[in-house]
Amino acid sequence: MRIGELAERTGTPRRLLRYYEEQGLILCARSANGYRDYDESTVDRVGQIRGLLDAGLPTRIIKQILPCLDKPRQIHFPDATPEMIATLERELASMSGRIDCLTRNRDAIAEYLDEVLERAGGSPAE
Amino acid sequence: MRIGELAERTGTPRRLLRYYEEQGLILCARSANGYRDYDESTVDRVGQIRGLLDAGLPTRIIKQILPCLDKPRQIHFPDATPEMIATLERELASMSGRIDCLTRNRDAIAEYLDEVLERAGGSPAE
DNA sequence: TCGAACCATCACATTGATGTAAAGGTCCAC
DNA sequence: GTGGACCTTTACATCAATGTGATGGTTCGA
Repeated sequence: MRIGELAERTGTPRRLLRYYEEQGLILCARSANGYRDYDESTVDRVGQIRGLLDAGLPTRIIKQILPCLDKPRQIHFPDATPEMIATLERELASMSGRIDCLTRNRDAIAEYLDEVLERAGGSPAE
Repeated sequence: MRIGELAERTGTPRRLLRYYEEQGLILCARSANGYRDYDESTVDRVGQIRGLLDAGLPTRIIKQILPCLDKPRQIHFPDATPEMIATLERELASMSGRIDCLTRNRDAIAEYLDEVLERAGGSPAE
């Protein structure tokens, strides 16, 4: 599929698809005319990238962890260098920290909303 | 306390403390000589700000939700305008999405690490 | 009273993720 | 064969979160 379709199906600007490619997050073939030719699986991959970006991870890290996230995982373990393992472990810890922080604050907001909405009248009507 | 001590205790560059103030995230008094004079509670607040920033929230949003996160909560509810409630609800949903995404991916990484480390020998020694 | 270590403001640089525009090639339908 | 809708690359703009430096005031101890 070409970039336009991918953009539409993923809700991602073409500009960013090219950017992700430039950052090494996605790959594509080229048609004879030079047009990018994306694999079907790229749709999911872009979704995952966007999720991780939105979660606060930089492309640099996403690039490193993406290969480990492939679902039908090729267990031939591309190149699990000790360095990469270390990166993953660091990122794992960092993500857990992030999750904890987000969870704590989300719960606090939920609690606050509960209180506010309750004293505005239990029903969602106002 | 002055900015230097706050910087040290929070591990945050002075530059950023001034930036957070500029963004309305923290407040401080001024000594006679113009030096910033921070309240003890600012230490925790800065920690919270950093956590939220690291979790991917922009200062603009943090500014809105911070007042709702104060622990010994002043239940006199400053100004829970409908607009603010809406913002909070939006942010709540967004945070939940972020948390889900991070959790999914963290678990995937953890699983990957498990597999990799297992076939490198169960013990952490190598 | 001098220097070191603070503090202040102001301002410009950078980085990452984006927007947007310019200049041009390709393809298809009419 | 022309117009429009696609694609290409290049490059400059923006925004938020930071880094860094210039310039100068304050405090304090030697």
